[in-house]
Amino acid sequence: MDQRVELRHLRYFLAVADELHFGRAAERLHIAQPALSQQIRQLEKLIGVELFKRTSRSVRLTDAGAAFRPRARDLLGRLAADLHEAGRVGRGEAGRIDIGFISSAVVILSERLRAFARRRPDVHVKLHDGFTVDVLASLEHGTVDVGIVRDAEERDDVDLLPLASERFVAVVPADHPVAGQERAEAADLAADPLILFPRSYGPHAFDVNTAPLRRAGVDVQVAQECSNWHTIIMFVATGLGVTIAPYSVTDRLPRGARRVELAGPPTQSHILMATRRADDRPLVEAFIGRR
Amino acid sequence: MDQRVELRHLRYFLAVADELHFGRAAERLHIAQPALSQQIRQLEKLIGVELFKRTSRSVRLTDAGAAFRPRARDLLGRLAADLHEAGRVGRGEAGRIDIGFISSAVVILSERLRAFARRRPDVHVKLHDGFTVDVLASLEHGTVDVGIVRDAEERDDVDLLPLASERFVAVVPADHPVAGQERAEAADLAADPLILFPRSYGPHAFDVNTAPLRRAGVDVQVAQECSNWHTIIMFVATGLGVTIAPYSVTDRLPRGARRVELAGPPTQSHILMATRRADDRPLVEAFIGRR
DNA sequence: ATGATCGATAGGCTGCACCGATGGATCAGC
DNA sequence: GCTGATCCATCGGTGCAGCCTATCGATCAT
Repeated sequence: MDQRVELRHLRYFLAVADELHFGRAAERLHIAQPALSQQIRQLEKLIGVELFKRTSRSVRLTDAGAAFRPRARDLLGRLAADLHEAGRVGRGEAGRIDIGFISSAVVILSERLRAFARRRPDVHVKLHDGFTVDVLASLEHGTVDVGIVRDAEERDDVDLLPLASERFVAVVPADHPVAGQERAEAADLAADPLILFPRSYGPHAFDVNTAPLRRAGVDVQVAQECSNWHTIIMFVATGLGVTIAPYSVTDRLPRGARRVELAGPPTQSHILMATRRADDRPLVEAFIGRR
Repeated sequence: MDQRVELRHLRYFLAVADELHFGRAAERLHIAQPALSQQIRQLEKLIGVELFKRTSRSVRLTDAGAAFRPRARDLLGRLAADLHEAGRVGRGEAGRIDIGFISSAVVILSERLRAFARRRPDVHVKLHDGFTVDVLASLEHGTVDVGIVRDAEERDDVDLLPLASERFVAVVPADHPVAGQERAEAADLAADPLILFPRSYGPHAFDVNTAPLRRAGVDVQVAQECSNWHTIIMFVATGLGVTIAPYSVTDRLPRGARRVELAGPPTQSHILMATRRADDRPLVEAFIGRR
């Protein structure tokens, strides 16, 4: 029964309720008076209730009309606001974006977040931290829209945009033979237990990053697997072994650990921003800075 | 720009958003698929935002569409509820009624209120107390819809319905000559100061009610004006004078006052329910019991 | 009585929401 | 790689609903 009610009915009703005069209301609506009378009558028939008490001399709201008036006004107001909001979301001025990131990229991420929040103050950013593999899986699954990852392999359904790169350095215990040196050969680490991420967390990245060690003849066997750089470095500091790490995570080393540059061509670790290749939503484009 | 958006657009949008399939959505709406495509396209044009991302193989919501969906659903739900509510108000099943009353009618009013609340549980009753003149003025002004008054004069814009009537009795101090008697002549009160309502509070009622006194030769001069029966009776109890009052307000007299029946034909005081004669609103009719 | 005001009614026109047919893109199956 | 199926978009055509003008009838002021 109320399936046939249209917004036109509400707009007309409000005009008449405001003016309490069909002629003036029709003028305001830029239609002729008979059309207005007709539509009001139709609305009343549709909802089965008289909204106005009319004589040829006066028009008054009935109780039902008076009760409906503020609600109709509210409805139209809401609709206008909702349409406006939809427009803003469509233009990427408002909405929500989900971002997955690896914890070792917090610094670079937070810089971008600050800049983004300044440009899009009405966008709600939801953050999800995890390892590179998890972030990429979430990206594929749609849980996140943008992923900040490290050393991911090229894929044909994902766009990768380099954000930053940094060299790998060795981290050794303070009492290690090379601890005092400016730089060391990879071979100098061959005898020590290696503490690193599990290879399964990113086989490609693992292989690329450990290539210099292998080239130097080191048999890359991870003696101790650990999934957090700071934990890995704490292990090194307590003398459990050595590691190689991106420069930034060696920024503030604990007491028992020393950073040593690696000789030879530097291995780079790349922090990448990943998006679904099919994804051209304005918020995503805005975040990755394509516009 | 959003002036041309109609509820039809929202209903169609929701169907497509639910089905993510124009063919099925059209079927659900009992229209042909081209009409649906057309209307969705029109809506998108009206609000200037793409709501669906469509290929010939799949239909997906855009961010804007996803943001708009719950709002559109909410709007339609609200509208349905509002129309329903308007219908209930129109049928007098819900709404609000304002009732003015004189304080000496509380008992009879509260009985009616209880019965009314049982029959119309969703009607909000707002009460306004005052003197008969005030209640009638409020009725005329529209502040109240029903007035419970006492001994009002017949008027051509007001309907008066008798609710109850009761005889007037005299109230005298306990040490008054007639205090012990069953009944007294009006003339017996002639010597005492009279405590009553100001005549201006209801000249007609005043004249009618004091007629027996005048008939008995009493020079009706109000020695002490007072606007509340209980206060008047307290004055009597303290020996300040005598009064005549409707029986019900002498129900529980204070220590120093005595009720004495008046000899001769009894003067009746009428409690009346007043409504505007033009007022045929269902709630008012329901309250006065015309249906 | 007379004219002015205002909502309702009557009858005709037109835009537009809808229809059926078709096009064009994509995908599955052989 | 062709064929058929699926599905949204496009294209003319059509009927009705919403709008128009003209007029009526009721009410009120003078």
